[in-house]
Amino acid sequence: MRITTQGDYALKCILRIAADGPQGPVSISRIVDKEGLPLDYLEQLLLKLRRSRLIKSVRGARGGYLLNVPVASITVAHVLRAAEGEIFELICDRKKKDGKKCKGSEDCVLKDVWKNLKNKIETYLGSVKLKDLLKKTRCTVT
Amino acid sequence: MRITTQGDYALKCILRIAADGPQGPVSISRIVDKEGLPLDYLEQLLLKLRRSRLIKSVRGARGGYLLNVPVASITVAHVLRAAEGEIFELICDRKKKDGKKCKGSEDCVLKDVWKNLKNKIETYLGSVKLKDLLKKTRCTVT
DNA sequence: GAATACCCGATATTTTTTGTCAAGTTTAGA
DNA sequence: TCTAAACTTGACAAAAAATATCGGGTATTC
Ligand code: FES
Ligand code: FES
Repeated sequence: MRITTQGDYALKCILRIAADGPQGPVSISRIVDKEGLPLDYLEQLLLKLRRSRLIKSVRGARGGYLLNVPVASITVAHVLRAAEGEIFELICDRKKKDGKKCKGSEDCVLKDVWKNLKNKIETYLGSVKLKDLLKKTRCTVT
Repeated sequence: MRITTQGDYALKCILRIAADGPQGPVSISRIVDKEGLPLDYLEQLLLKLRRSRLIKSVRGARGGYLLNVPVASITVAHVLRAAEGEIFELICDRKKKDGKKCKGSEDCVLKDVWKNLKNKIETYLGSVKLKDLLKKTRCTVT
């Protein structure tokens, strides 16, 4: 189980946008310079962030990205959901090779474990605000 | 983010072994019959469970698997760790394409988020005991 | 109109997960 | 002792997901 680079990169992008946005739109190439991540890949991630309305874009020369909502209202959960889809997917909902799946019974004790886990993960990540992350130091990738 | 079938299947296997073990060693084919999972794949998972000493095997005709430790002492975390390796891997510890990695600084606020999340996940899964799961109903795969 | 920079669908590569195979060893029981 | 049941193990194959790249497009500034 792990956070994928999509979520990680998306978070780094939006933190950079939140940090530098006040000085004007933040371009992808600026993010690439500061964070050292693959440009074409970030483009896709930023598109997802925009489509989920967390950021907005300014096209044309001197364009870039800006937050679309107050930084205080964005949580890590919001960003991960935008970049990765559901934060924690229940394995019970996935189809296996031959179309088999967990029988949908609602009183399965294993499913309860996964549901509780999902709940705990989402509660925690929903409690971490970008605003708080901005205050403290963050590493670079080298 | 999700639990893989490895963890899911391993848990189903060990629950079956815990449930039927008292009547003698539980063979893979018995597990396959009851749970409807791929035999050759389970073989690998059971090997991992044995190597991590959660179960033991009885070879030869009428052989199979038995728990190697009291059922009360096994948690979901134990089983997942045996089957999947680390339950939650910090992305900060993974290498990227060109050998890049998070600079190992210990005061990175993002890394703190992931560490807290890891901690919460492991604490919860470490609190769920097989013994308790056995008491309640569990679904079948169809 | 030239340069900057986002838009977006398609495709390619790599890694991980999932599943399969085959040849071997051990043991119970006839 | 012979045979069938059942675990052991490493290697291999297939499928899915994650990661990355490309190319032609559009909008905006200067
Ligand atoms: S519903 Fe998925 S394991 Fe029971
Ligand atoms: S150490 Fe990984 S994001 Fe900072």
